Amino acid sequence: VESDVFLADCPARTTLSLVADTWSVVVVFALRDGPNRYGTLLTRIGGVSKKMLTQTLHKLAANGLVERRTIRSAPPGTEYALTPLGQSLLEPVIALSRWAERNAEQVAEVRDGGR
Amino acid sequence: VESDVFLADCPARTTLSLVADTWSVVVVFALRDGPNRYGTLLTRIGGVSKKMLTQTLHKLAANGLVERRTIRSAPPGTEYALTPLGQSLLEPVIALSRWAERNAEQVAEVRDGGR
DNA sequence: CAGGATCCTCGAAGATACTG
DNA sequence: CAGTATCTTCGAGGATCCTG
Repeated sequence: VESDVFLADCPARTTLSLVADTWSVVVVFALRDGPNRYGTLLTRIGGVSKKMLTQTLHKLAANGLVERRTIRSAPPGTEYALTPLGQSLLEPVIALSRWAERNAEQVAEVRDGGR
Repeated sequence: VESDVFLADCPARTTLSLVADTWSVVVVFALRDGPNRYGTLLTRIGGVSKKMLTQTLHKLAANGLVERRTIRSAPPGTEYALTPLGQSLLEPVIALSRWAERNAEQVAEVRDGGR
């Protein structure tokens, strides 16, 4: 039989579209070394708006990939961490990110050369 | 230093956003076993419109991940295949797809249970 | 500090019809 | 068969201001 990611309206595709977007990949990748504060993520990740970061974080949290904790010690704040489920996503995400880093130049070359 | 995927307007992030979307992942995944005709892809991949399929295919082709060939033998048509560069993307993409398939149920459970 | 609320815009993407 | 063309809608996402 065909793989499930080929079928529309199936759990596999729904799940894929949850994580197969740039912000999700970057955010999960950013949490690979451990918990991060909201503000830290905002500054570490370039070009992301508060709105998008909050939205992505909450979307991932609502689906059990990320956990949100409140910090009471000084300075108070919020931190986000990968859940075990989120950590299981880490391997594919890291592989994809590394691929993008390694092949960025070649892709750019082809794209610009092809015009 | 930080990983490049954290920086906006850099080649790595541009490249990441090229492949980190659902259609790109599904299309590359669909081409994992070899070339496929346009029409075959259209029917194998559920829920994709001609417009989106053409768009995704041409975008991937413009960036050197996919190659487009014209078939002259009967029945005539067009087929798409992964380039070597596209095949190097295969491992991350397969890993991501497999993850989505394996964890779809758990994700759905968390999402629906959390309301 | 970590968002929520609001407004606004612009492009992604569906529907439909046509074509080499 | 493999697209292109056109129209339209709809929501992602930026900018800005406000708040516990």
